[in-house]
Amino acid sequence: MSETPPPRKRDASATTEAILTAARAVFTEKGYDGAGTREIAERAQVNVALISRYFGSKEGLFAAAVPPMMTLDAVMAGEMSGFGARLAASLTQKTAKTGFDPMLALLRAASSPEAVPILRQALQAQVLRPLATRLEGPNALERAALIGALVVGFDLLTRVLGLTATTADAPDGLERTLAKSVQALVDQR
Amino acid sequence: MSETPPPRKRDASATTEAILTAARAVFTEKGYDGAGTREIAERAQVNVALISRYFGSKEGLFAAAVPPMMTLDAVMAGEMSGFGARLAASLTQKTAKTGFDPMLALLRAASSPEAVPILRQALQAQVLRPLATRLEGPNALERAALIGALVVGFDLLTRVLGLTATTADAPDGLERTLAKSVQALVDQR
DNA sequence: CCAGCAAGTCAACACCCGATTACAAAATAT
DNA sequence: ATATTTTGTAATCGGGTGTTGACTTGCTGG
Repeated sequence: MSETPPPRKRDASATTEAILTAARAVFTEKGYDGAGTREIAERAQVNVALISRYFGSKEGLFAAAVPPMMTLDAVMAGEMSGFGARLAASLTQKTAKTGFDPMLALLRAASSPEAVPILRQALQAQVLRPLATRLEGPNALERAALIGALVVGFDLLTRVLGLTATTADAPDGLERTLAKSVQALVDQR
Repeated sequence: MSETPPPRKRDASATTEAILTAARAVFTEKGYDGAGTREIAERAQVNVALISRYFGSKEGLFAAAVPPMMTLDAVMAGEMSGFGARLAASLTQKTAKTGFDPMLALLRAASSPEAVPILRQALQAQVLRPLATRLEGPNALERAALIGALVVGFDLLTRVLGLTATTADAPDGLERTLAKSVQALVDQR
């Protein structure tokens, strides 16, 4: 009967990775303020003080954990003619295969002053700029920003506020309407 | 030399109103978690305990303060053919004449579990439902929800994250692009 | 083998939060 | 004028936060 089966070998890189994974989950669920260092540490099965040791502070942990997960690579791959449909599909399916939702994390943390600069920079670099370069025609930056607004607003209404506006006669009407709006922004020129 | 010029007559309704006004400002600025009862009381020039007395709790104060300020009456008045332009204009001009931005308050408070049910109900009753009834054609509810998503996402990007995507050649390109997207959702049928 | 360093633990710190209590003062009714 | 109710005040409680420092434990190179 081993009460503590393997005493978890000492491995700095493994524990930092465990902290990062736990932090991504908790930040996504609770936002920046709502996530506590003790909770993150507990989920990572790690002592709280190690967060300060490895990341300096809670803010440092946030800066290390969240930006890397912000990427639209999956839906950006492929022809832009199907971008709206792919994006809408990736938003309406419950959770991405990774288990994390970067946009959800973004808007849950957006009200905390310390988190704002980190989120702004990550959003610019990982989402808006790459997307704008693939948009042809004028006002590419503005249209990319509006697509981002559509995505993040959609996530807010559905995932955070829990609005389910599916009428009986059109079960997936929301997804199709969303896809159409996004595609209109892509094709606009 | 009157040190305390008018000792502030005792008036329950006046103080509750002062608390409500201060609460709306602080909730809009800092969100639900970020807003402290002491700060609200201080801005209202009122003792902290009076919040508990008149509203029961911080959550009660939030429920009393925020929902009434959520209304799109101003931009909903008039022909629907100009709805997109009016909505976009009201979002891009720095602050509404009231000084409060209901959508901004919504998304700043959206990450706090206690605030979510209050916000959801207010958004449904004051914004989505009235808007949907004025939209002709199919999927009115879905289209209303998407307009809401566009509005709240736009506010998040511009006001919270501070993204200014105005390119040099198109100073108000953002507003026109936004108006076009909204109007497309209005006219779609 | 053991000194030295890295990795992890523990307890406490100083601070802020929302809510409650007991009390004083003003307004109103008797 | 006195009694009663309303309105406001002050101090405090219990709990939770991120962070720190001193300490212990395990690994590893000489």
